[in-house]
Amino acid sequence: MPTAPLLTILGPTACGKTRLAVAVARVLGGEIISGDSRQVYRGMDIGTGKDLADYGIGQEAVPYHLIDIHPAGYHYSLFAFQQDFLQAYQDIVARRRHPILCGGSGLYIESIVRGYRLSPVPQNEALRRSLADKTLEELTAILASYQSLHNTTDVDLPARAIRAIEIADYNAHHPLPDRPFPEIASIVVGIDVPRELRRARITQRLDERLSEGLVEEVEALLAQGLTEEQLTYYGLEYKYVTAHVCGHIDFSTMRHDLEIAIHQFAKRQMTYFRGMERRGTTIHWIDGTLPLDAQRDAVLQLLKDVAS
RNA sequence: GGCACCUUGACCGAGUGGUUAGGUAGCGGUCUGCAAAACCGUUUACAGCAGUUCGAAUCUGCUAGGUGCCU
Repeated sequence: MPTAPLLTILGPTACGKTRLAVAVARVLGGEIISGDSRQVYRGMDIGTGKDLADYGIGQEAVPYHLIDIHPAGYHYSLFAFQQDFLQAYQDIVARRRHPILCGGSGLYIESIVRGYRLSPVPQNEALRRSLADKTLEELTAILASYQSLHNTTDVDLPARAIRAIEIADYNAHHPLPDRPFPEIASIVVGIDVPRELRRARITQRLDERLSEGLVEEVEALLAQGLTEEQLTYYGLEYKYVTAHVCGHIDFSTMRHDLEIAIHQFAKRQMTYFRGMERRGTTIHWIDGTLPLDAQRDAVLQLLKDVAS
């Protein structure tokens, strides 16, 4: 399988990733693969910031992948993303187009850039039942008996620990996948926006989304039959707007608390990207305050420099 | 004008002589399976000035600002 150079564009929410990716794609003849854990769901448009209009319309449109591929209410996952990404990537490469991975879900993007090896681990109901009554402490001990604990986020919650044990148990009885995730050489570009500007943009965009019908979008999803729990699970916009629509908080509280939550989310995204750099990924930061054309040209120049 | 009460860090809020809250926000971090998740760490105080005291955010006086009542 040929490995074409992959351009990855990442950045915190509201930094202009999509617009830059589209601008670069127009020059390169590229197609965009979304690296966003929430834009996969249909009907969740305003809250996830799909901005589909940014891709253009008609024959001028830049093709995109992994957006609107599952119904709202579905639980997407890292493993599924890797599989879906690979399929889209190979398809794009086979058609001699240029793949561009663009998104803000750090874990998802890192799983591609660093080639995480994951196996398809099905749910083990018998195992889950046997673990259901264990304390978090007991679960941690059980997990430790399978493998050295490679991180702490596995044992934050019983549900997460049980899933980690499920995976460890599966891996103990099955060989690693005979076809490991291919190493895909990628040039990673990050969009850097100064903190205060980032916050201002987030606030402005939240108000735009509210006036564009964010509340109505959530009401429509509830009317479709999605439950409050399902929507709350999706976090941020869906969590807070659902709380408002269901009468738990008033509008101004929702707007205020959601604004803070998005600011915190953007900060966590930046922390994750810095962590990626520490783990060995080179991120070429582009000044997000530059005009779009200048950002695009900076990316194109970078690609040239790397190629030579 | 008189009397009373109040003034704690970005915000909320406990503390009435010696140790010293806590929460929120902010900031930093963890990270190969729900990641828009979950979790961890953490800075800035006692309105100002003078005094009492071995020692004051805590007691006294004055000043500034605020709130209420009286006239």
